[in-house]
Amino acid sequence: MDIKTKGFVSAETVARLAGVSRSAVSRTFTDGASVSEATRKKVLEAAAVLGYHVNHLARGLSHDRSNIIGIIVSEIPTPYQARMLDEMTRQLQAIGKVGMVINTTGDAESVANALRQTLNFRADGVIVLSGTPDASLIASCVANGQRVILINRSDHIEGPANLAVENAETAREAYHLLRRAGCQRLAVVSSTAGTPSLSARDSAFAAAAAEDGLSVPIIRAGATGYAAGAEAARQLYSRSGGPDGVFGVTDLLALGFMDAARHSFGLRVPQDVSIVGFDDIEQAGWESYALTTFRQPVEEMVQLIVQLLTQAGPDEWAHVVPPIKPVPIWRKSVLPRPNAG
Amino acid sequence: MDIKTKGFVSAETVARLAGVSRSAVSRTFTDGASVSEATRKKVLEAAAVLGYHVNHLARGLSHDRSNIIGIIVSEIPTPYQARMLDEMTRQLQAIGKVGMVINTTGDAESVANALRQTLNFRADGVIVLSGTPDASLIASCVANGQRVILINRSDHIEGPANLAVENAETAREAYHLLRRAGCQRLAVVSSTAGTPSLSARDSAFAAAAAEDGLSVPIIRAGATGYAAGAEAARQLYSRSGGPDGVFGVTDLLALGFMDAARHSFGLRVPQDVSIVGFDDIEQAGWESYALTTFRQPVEEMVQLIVQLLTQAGPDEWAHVVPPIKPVPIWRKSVLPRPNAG
DNA sequence: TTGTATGCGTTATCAC
DNA sequence: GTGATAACGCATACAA
Repeated sequence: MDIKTKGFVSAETVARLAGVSRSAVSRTFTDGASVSEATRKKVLEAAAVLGYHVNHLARGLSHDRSNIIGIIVSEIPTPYQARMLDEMTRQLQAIGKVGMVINTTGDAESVANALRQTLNFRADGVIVLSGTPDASLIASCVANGQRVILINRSDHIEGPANLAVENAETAREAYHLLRRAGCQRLAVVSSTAGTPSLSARDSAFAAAAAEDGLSVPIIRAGATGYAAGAEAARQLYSRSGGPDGVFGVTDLLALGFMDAARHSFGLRVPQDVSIVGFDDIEQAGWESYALTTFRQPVEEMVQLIVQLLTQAGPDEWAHVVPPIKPVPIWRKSVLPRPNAG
Repeated sequence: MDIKTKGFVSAETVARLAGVSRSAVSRTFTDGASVSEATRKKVLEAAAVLGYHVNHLARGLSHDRSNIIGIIVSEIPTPYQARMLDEMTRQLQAIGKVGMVINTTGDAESVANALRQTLNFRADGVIVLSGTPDASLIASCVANGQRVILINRSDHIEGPANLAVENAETAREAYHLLRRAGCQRLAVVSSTAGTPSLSARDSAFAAAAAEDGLSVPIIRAGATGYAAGAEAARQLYSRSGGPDGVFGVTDLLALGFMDAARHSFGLRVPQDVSIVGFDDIEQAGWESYALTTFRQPVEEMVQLIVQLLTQAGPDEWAHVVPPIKPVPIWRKSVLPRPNAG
């Protein structure tokens, strides 16, 4: 038996129907407030009849928390980003918060607008998954009491927490893994995106090779993704002397490379070329690829993020963030060590 | 030169620094309000110094719109869902709204909570991408003036707009496409998820076959996804007489099927088995698969959704939603018609 | 154009 | 345990 005609119903209306005061209604819906069972029941009933729902906007106004967390991201359809988004929204909800996802193109202006959005909506915190945020705007967020967390952008700005995977170390590991497999002519497939993470990976790989006196080409044949990987293969194999071991700084890159190597050049994986990736997206495990790669522990990363968002204060952040170590996932795209044992 | 110490700065503070009234500040940040250029400038300067950002929570309180759109979704890492999410958040932002994504497990209780969240945050509208929402809660949303849009859930509830692709028609088209390719033993690979869309597709395919006096098995070997498709192949080919033509009600299903058919049973695609999918996710175009499929026009769908969200009133919705027709994308997973010409 | 006053829906503080 | 009342930050009708 709905009474209202339009718009949302307020606590005031509920109070009238239940024959109690606004405060009683408020208390009924506030955790740990003291209401008698009798009034509580009356209120709940009236609320159900009217279809009342607490207005979190108003609540966030008096209270100083909105329970909104801004998530700034780009290229959502990318398996890695989608997985991150999935895990974040899930875990955020588990602690009673809600994610406001802001989709940016990744350029400075776009990210700046995203940051302003989170400010406008008084988000309790901001998680930056991609793009290079303007330092002064970040500072503004921090100054306003927002918890801001930067993921995999190793530009160490003061204030926000920086959560980064061990990119360089893992890239070195990839190098040694390929070398132990007997690969002689190495190459790294990277992208023109040039994000801090990706750069860290490709340059660390090259550096590790340089220590052994090896020079490896870094191919950047387009923005990150499948197509760029495929194009890299075309560039590398269009003349003889192509690589017999490649490191894709991203699984997507590695997968594109693998497909082009196989279908455009008839190469066998891993007999003719060993390939190792980074991320362990779902597709890496598909039978057509069976890509050996390094898994980013997404679930643990997000747990850490949520912890940062809620428990710790900005001052203690430096200490609470442990190193995050991708672990190698062995599948079939890398040659077994020839002289094993 | 920051003055504030903690928390967000309000219009009040800006007004004091600029030497004007609160209203002047408000007007400066309200589109189409009348402020003199002089005060406007003073306000803008003070705001910049203080790092002021309009509080949309408070704004949404007096105004009756929050500019928040709830997006209810599950299985975000799924390429199709991720693509949808990407397009929605992008287009929503383009019209000054922001998406609040609520990640559900898809079960009734979870979706109900999601719906309540959108009510709590006074979302202007709700887009339901997955899950089966409780009819009475939907009614409550509509009653409260929210625009709610159901995507691909053909349970026609009164009130919300229903946006659905032509599932049945397209499934029939898939059937004829396979038949024209010369396939004799057909099968459809579906999932245990049993969403309205998927059911519509598999049963329409079977119905089309029945009209020709053909009986086709519908395999549901797990929840939607790659693994379920692969398992379906194992079930179908573990004994002789496996299909030479299959319809995957989802690309993911089709891809999993293709991989298992090839790698576990040595089948060639399309020589031994023709496969057609549904969705046209990015991976369908990867060289290892080259899946012939039907593309869901995601961008147009979202345009329509946004239009529904903003322009039309609920009363006119029935008329504004045109049929959405997936278009066939020909790649290499279906045998060319044997007796062409 | 500008400032003053009021209302938006809550929660918190205070008396009772 | 309950009800009045004052914030919270903003937009706006109104008066100047």
